[in-house]
Amino acid sequence: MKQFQNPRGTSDILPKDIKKWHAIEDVIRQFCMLYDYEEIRTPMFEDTAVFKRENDSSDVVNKEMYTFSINGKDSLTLRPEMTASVVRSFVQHKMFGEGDLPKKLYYVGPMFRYERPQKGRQRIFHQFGVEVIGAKNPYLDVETIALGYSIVSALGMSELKVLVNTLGDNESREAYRKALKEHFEKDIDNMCADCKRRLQQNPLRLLDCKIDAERESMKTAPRIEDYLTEESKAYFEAVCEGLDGLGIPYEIEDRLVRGLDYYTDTVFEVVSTNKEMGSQSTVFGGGRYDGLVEYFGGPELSGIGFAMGMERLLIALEGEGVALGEEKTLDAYVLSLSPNTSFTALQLVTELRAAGYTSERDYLDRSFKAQFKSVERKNAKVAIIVGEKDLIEGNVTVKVIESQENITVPVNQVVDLMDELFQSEDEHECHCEDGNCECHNHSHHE
RNA sequence: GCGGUCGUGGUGAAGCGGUUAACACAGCGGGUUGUGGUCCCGUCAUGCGAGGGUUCAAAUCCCUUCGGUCGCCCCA
Repeated sequence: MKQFQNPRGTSDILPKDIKKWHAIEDVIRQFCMLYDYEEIRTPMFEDTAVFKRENDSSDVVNKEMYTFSINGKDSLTLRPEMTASVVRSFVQHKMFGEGDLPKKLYYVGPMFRYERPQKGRQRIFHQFGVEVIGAKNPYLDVETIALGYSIVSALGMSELKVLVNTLGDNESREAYRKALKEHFEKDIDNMCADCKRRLQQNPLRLLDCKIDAERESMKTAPRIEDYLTEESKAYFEAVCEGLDGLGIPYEIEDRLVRGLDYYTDTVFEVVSTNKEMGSQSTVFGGGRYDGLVEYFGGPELSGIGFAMGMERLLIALEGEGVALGEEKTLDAYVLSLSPNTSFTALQLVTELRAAGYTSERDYLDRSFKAQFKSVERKNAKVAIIVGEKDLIEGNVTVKVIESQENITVPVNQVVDLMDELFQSEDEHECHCEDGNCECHNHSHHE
């Protein structure tokens, strides 16, 4: 028989891991709410042209897309990133006309990139990201970086570096590009093949080269700051001051160039310095884009955003030993000791669930011993034993695991007993008076 | 797309041309036909990622292929 497996570079997110996903998604949604973002969901595929824009030289767009067409018409592409989709949607639905700009949007979902898989790099992976469209203000750049930074910090990630840079506006970038080209032309014959290619395609990327990093020509290469227009320079300075002011530690990395071609001015990247990261250490990255909204036929509006790799975030958090999500427990596990008690067990779990208690029972007619092992494995707080002898008198035995206490109660009073047990447990654990404690027994935001 | 490396049950693994494919954990059953977590016993891979080939004989050698992983590239 054929053995099926998930396609290369994809993975199943299994029940044992899902609580971690829920945990980070919860934090993400909570912070996005605090920052006044709204969620957007767009199709997982778009017209190819949405992603493959003119003059885009990036690998993501040119070499790594899942592009297909049906009936020889309509070239469609599985989204490799979300910014293009969000801007497309922003323009299409004329969100620029709704007032209250900037529009602050966030998303969480799968992305598709045809690459050679390795740790931290998959063909289907998940990104959380934000896009803020309709304002160009250095403090908005700061806020955006702060949002991402706050989220990873809140989740417990601490081994990280925030890298920022500016690419300048189009004028700055053109001047810089030209200067780089002139500079490296003298030395290019001695440099690696990739650099030769980069010199033609995207001279900015030359600075990223690891092979030629130690060459004299690298060290003497022109620096972006010398080519920035006054405006771009002042803008970047304001961003840095803002970061300083909020106490966000960062490094200016003037070789930081991002992979998508649409970035202008501020770019940033947050990398994990944990050893578990492998060679893919960027947890989130993004930047400002000035021309995109216009490109999609909208007004002249600037945007800024970032994307966070959820799988990479998980690797980083796990590497740092951060425990995510609560330990799974069950309020009650019902043991049925013979076929004659099975229906009562079903009634019991039904009542318990209706009363809000998580509960499960045995459906395999296993031995008493085996059923009790489930009590353990499922981390149940009480075991409810339904046996024939007791049931003749209408009773069941409730065993409270923590105290080892056995309580025999009429079968119709089990829920009442649970209420009693769980209520007193809460009172016992919490000694605070006004709800200002760390316990979860009362709501703090009412 | 390039290079390296790895692939034995639910899990961790031993075996490196001829063994009933060791051992451990988990699971299931039993010792204890109504009280688990310790202990003891039993059971659990016609199968060594898949497909070919060499050989009297292959998990062990060769080829192809799929997948993981690491580096390059690229990026989240």
